Amino acid sequence: MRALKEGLKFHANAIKSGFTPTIFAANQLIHLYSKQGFVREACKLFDEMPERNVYTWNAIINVHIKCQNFTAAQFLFDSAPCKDSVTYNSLISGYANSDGHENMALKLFVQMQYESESVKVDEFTLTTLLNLVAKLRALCYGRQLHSYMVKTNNDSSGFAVTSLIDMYSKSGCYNDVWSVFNGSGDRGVTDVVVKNAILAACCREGELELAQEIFSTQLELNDNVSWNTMISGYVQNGRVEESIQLFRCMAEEGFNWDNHTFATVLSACSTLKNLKLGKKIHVRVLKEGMLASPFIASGIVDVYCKCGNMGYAESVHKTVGTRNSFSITSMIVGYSTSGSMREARRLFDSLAEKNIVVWTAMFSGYVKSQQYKNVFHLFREFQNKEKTVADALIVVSLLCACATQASIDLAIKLFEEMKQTGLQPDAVTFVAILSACRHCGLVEEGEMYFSSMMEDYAITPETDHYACMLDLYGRSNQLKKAVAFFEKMPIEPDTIILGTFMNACKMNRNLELARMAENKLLEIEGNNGERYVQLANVYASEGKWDEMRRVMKRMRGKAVKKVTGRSWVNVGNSVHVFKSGDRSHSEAEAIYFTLGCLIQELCGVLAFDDLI
DNA sequence: GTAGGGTTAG
Repeated sequence: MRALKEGLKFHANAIKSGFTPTIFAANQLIHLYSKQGFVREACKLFDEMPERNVYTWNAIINVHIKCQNFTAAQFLFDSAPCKDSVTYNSLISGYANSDGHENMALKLFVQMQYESESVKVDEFTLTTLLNLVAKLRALCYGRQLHSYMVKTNNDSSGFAVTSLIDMYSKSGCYNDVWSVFNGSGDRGVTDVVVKNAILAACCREGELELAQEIFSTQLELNDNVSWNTMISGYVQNGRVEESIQLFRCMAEEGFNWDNHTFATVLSACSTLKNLKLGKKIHVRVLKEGMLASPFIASGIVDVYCKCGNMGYAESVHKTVGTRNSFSITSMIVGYSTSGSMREARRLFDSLAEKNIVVWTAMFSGYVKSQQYKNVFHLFREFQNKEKTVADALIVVSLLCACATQASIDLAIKLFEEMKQTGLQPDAVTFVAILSACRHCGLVEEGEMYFSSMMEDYAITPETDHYACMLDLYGRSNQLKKAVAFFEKMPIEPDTIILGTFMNACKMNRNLELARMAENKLLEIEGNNGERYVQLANVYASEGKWDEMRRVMKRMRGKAVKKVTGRSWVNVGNSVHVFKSGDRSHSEAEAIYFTLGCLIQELCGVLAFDDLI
């Protein structure tokens, strides 16, 4: 601030006394203005300069990059009469670090290589590019850059090693991470940034114990980033309680918690629904004036949302987060989880760009509040606005709504609409559509889609498609068609197909064919206990007890282990899994008591025989 | 004498 005041005083004096500052002084002033965000003042000074040099151009280009005005930055870049490596590196880095301009960074990098002798690709260019390819997950370019760095002797500085480790780690090449690290001499024990990069790489790979070991050697080298990396590593790997222990340890060891620490620990509080610690951090963050950080603000909102405290969440969100897309996302998820769909919708509509998390939250929220019509409306909106295909979670919501509305033929109408919008269905789309057909017994439609898949879209049917068709025939009591289809199949039937075929036989009461399928199935998968149980059920359903005993005996003879059948039930946000006679659940006593009451109720309605 | 690069957070 003092420097700014002095700069302004100097500038004012210069104007008053009519003397023109030297190029050097004017360049300094531009930087000063830029640092303070005084864009207009910087531009005015630049415009008034009678003479400029390459530093002047670099300074003014950076002013615009800093405020993300790439139109102005690019215009000045193109008009600059002199450029050096810094001119290029600045704009390349600006583009590389802003979402949506990454291609421009690559284009400039290519252009840079055709420039004059004064503009050379240097270590700054290369490390920036490594960051970019890590971001774009473009590993092949990363490898090319690495080999260029080796050839030009640009691969050994701390910066180079860090960027290479980071690029390989983010690209999932853990072995390459280690070959770079091992080839870097003793940098890992002398350069804390290299050490932090390798710690982050281990955490990404799930090698927490190794990270801890590296962290603990050369303790004196560790800095705040090392601690933050480890705390975050524990959170990323689901060891959230330990991350909080480490967070406490960090302060005990004399390190200051910073905004990164708080952001990470807030996410740990969200996971653990630890409202007490979340509130403590909220107070601390308020005291330290950190609430302006979008990461911290959204982190606090998220804790209150996850803990179901929507009132607090709303008040923090209104104060600091209304333009923060992460905060809005947390609020939408929070409202939709608690079934407040009107509030969720209000925030959803306020988002200009909607990510997959908010779409999914809205879908599941509508399902949870049993607003099925809204599920379908939302899906139409999704199709109109988004170019991507619905992901699995959205499809589950849709199927749920369809099943409840008993209108599965609708999941087909949507498919027709999808085709009209020009989206290309793939093999998975056809599994979904054939599944829809089999659930509502649409044989002709199923056959039509099956042949259309091969003829119009050149998709070769796979196991799932064949199984869908067999099941479709089976459920529609068209066993003859199932048999003909089964015999014509160009692939060797596997256990899924044989199992489906066998079920079709069961549904159509043809035990002879079921036994044929049985023999084939057990030939392939004689050690799978589930298959024997499936077979036994086929015979039991027909009252063929001898046959059933025969199959069970066959299984025992093989000494295979029967997999216990399990049921699961979704209550609130958790799934509870039970097996027969299971008493391991923490609420087992209450559950069995309730079950006893239900059975008593039922006994009044049903004959005792029906219950055994 | 000015500028530009790396690690950690939602």
